[in-house]
Amino acid sequence: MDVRLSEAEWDVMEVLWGSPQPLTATDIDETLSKGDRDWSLATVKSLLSRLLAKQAVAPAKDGRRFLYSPAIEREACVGRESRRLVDRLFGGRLSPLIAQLADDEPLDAEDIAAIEQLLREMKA
Amino acid sequence: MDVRLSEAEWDVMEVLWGSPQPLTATDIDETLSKGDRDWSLATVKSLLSRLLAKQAVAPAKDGRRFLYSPAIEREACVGRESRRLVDRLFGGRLSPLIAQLADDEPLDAEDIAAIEQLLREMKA
DNA sequence: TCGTCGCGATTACATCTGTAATCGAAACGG
DNA sequence: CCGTTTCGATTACAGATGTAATCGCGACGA
Repeated sequence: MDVRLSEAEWDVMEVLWGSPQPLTATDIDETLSKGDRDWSLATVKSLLSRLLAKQAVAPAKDGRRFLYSPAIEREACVGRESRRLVDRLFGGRLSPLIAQLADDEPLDAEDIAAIEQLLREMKA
Repeated sequence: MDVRLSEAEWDVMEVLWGSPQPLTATDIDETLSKGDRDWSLATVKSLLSRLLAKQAVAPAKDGRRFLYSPAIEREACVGRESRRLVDRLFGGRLSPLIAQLADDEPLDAEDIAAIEQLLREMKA
């Protein structure tokens, strides 16, 4: 049940997570083409097969074809990935991550404010 | 020059980054064995070869064998990986990452204090 | 009815990754 | 001087990944 997604699979899942409706393979391919991914339809279908095997997407028969929808939560996946990285690179501490990223590229005021708000809520 | 490390390679690099001295393959293998990685010496040597090919480590001849030292900065690697994740999963925003991780497992007081300190410095 | 088209499924294939055995040369022990 | 150990280098090999072609079947138009 511990679904690990490759980067290409992530891109497909993001399309599904971003849609209120289940989508066909063709829909997904078209959406991706508008982004920076330029895959052939066949490639998208392969990725969908792998995602089906992992039970990360759920198929619903719609006549002769399938509509796909996500079968796992984006929240959960994002959380797992983030935690892996923080544990691996920063010993589970958030502060060094923040220091690192801020050093690389300064946070904007809005992001800082949001973080402060979060901290206030945590202490409450 | 954009070095991407696999997870196993990371583990080897961590040992090198953690040592003030250059190390032999055997040293590295022993250090790793003390951790949770239980690889054969041959495996460590293979990983070192790959790291050499990527020019992530620098070899120094010491008699019949080599001493290895890191040829890339941990800071830079960690920064790249973190940024990739934050960009990919959180649209480059730090606050949602923090929200996500804090939701998964509450930050401890020390970490919160460190973050507050960072924010103060940023605004200064 | 027959050819074509669209779909999911199957297969392909190079590269990367994890994990290791083996090989050839150098060094060390006796 | 010869056998053994020790290195780095080379080779191995299965599974994951990126990327795609192809196949078989059912649907739809002529």
